[in-house]
Amino acid sequence: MPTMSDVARRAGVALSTVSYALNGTRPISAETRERIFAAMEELGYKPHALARGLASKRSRIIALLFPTPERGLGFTELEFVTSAANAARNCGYNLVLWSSEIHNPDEMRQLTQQGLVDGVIVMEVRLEDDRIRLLRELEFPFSMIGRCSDCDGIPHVDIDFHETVVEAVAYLMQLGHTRIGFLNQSQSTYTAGYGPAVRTQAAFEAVMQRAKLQGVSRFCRAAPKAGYEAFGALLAEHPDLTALVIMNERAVPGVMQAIADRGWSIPDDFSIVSVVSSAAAAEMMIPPLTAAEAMTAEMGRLGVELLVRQLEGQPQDESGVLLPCKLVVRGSAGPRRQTY
Amino acid sequence: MPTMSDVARRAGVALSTVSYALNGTRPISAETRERIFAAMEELGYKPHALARGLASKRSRIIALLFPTPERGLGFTELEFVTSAANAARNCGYNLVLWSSEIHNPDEMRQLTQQGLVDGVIVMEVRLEDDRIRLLRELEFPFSMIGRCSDCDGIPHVDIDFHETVVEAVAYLMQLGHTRIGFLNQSQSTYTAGYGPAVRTQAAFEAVMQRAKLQGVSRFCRAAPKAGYEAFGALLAEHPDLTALVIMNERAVPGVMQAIADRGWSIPDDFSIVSVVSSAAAAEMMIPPLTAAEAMTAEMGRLGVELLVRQLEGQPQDESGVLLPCKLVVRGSAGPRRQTY
DNA sequence: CTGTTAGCGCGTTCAT
DNA sequence: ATGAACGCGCTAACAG
Repeated sequence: MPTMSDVARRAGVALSTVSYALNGTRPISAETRERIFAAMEELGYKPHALARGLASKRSRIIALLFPTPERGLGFTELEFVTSAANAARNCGYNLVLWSSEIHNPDEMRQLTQQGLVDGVIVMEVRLEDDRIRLLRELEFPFSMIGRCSDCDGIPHVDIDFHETVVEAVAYLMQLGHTRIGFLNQSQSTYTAGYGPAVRTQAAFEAVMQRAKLQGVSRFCRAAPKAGYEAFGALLAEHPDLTALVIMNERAVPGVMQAIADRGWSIPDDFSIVSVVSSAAAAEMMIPPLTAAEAMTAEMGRLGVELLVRQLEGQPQDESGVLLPCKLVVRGSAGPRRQTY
Repeated sequence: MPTMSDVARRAGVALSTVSYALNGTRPISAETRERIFAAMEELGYKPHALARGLASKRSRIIALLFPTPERGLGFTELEFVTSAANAARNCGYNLVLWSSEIHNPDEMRQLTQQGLVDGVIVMEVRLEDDRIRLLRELEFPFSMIGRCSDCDGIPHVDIDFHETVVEAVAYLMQLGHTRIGFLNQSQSTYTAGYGPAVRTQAAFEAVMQRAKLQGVSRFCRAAPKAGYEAFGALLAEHPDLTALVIMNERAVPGVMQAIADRGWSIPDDFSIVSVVSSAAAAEMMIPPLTAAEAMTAEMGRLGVELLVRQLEGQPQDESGVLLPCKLVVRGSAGPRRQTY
């Protein structure tokens, strides 16, 4: 494995000149640069990442903090990870996966203090999140995919849950629905202050109220069975429901089964819009779901770009980005059945 | 950020003594060790990962090479990633994600020569895989989740596709089915020499032949629509089919739709067994799928453990591990309909 | 525009 | 059982 001094010797220059040529940190005459790069080529030289990091105090490694949530990882999270990995590579960074089992302050301290990573991207952020508090306190660079309640000045990208719910409900209303329900994630997720659960709930209530409609909603664990039961309960209380907004991919099959068991068909007798869903999951249902899909690729990319910008001291045009989901019309929502 | 010499000074010992105490590389009197660890504690000292790596020539970082396959990433891949991340952490390693867009030798060279990672875990291995060839040639430590055709001496963990198919078919036969079809992944995946596609195909043909039954099979892109069409084509040619083994999660909904459109119901009129499937996907179908599920958590863990063992020069009891899928009976396969 | 040199924080071989 | 000193490969002053 050739080192920089090998290259320097072969090119007949000082070691530092090679360094400067490599980093462009200082002007080098075209001619010597030629020689240097030629030498690197001939020797098959690759800069040593660790040595570079040690000397420059910048590892060019960032970490993705991704806990394993109660509801299980889904396509959406997977896409965050892959797009973040690609984005990091494009920015010249390496991405390490830090799968913290829970919100553990000690592990975070370890991570940030061992000098391995320049910054971290936090996923699955709660409204009140110890990890965020700790990172701020340590003044450790980070960005969030998601957001906490007080996120002033913290670079983040998150779904615009309000807008997403507004659009989903508007779409259903436009189809004539007025009795619309909302199926959220689990009660415990909500209680834990998990952003998506809290924000969509609030948004749904707000939008229904503004429309002077009664909005009924329910929590539901991330499992088909739970979806089945939740739907039954919801309809027992509100038999006039004709449509449901669901933010719970794993519960959807149960809901659909419950609908079928009533002898109804989708979307003729009942409409469903899945929100904050992945295209993959939506397309796996029969009929395929009309869904508000998160722009996962953009979000993953932005998560790392916001962090990198911060690390490189570039101007932050804006610290927070909110992206509404994109409504993709498929086959699970239709005009309200005319019952009279 | 305190360094080792800070600790040494505070403990009243030499810097090297701190190092030895930390690594246990050499006997230290209990008393001075006490002092040293106390000093570390008081100062909040954490060893600097890069410096340690530079000096020891071992970064304690490994990479997970995970390409984005044509068929899209699924739950199975996601679980490999998360379990690998956890396993790495348990072994005291960091896991970097290297999402190579394609099988690119240059990027691999870059990765391996920049001294950042001690070894790599390769996913989505093809029978003939340039990445594997390159790694061998560079004598760079690696392990595989999956395997290539000549994998003598290369640590790997893979699904026992043969056994998996044998069990799935046996299960169907036991239910009385004799006309059994197989729905594989796409033709192009097969042609590219992607292990799972090739090995299950061979296994299916072998097992059917051994049972003196006609085995009909078909390739299918990873999309519901493709599944729908493939099922139609399969039944047009072989109207007597009563059961199908499918290794194509994303095509399943289409197949089920096609079955429903014939007025058939699952499993009364037609049986399905999904192989090399994830529990998550199986449970999302209606009815939930009887499926042979890959032991993803074990595989991810073994992938890193095999690599780490190699890196630490530990004895390899066996270089290759083959894990059959676990058949989980749910609701998509039943006794053959009695037509006479 | 280029060269010289002092670290970055730690592992490890010598001595003692 | 402990210390001193060198080097890992590179960056970034400082000095021309």
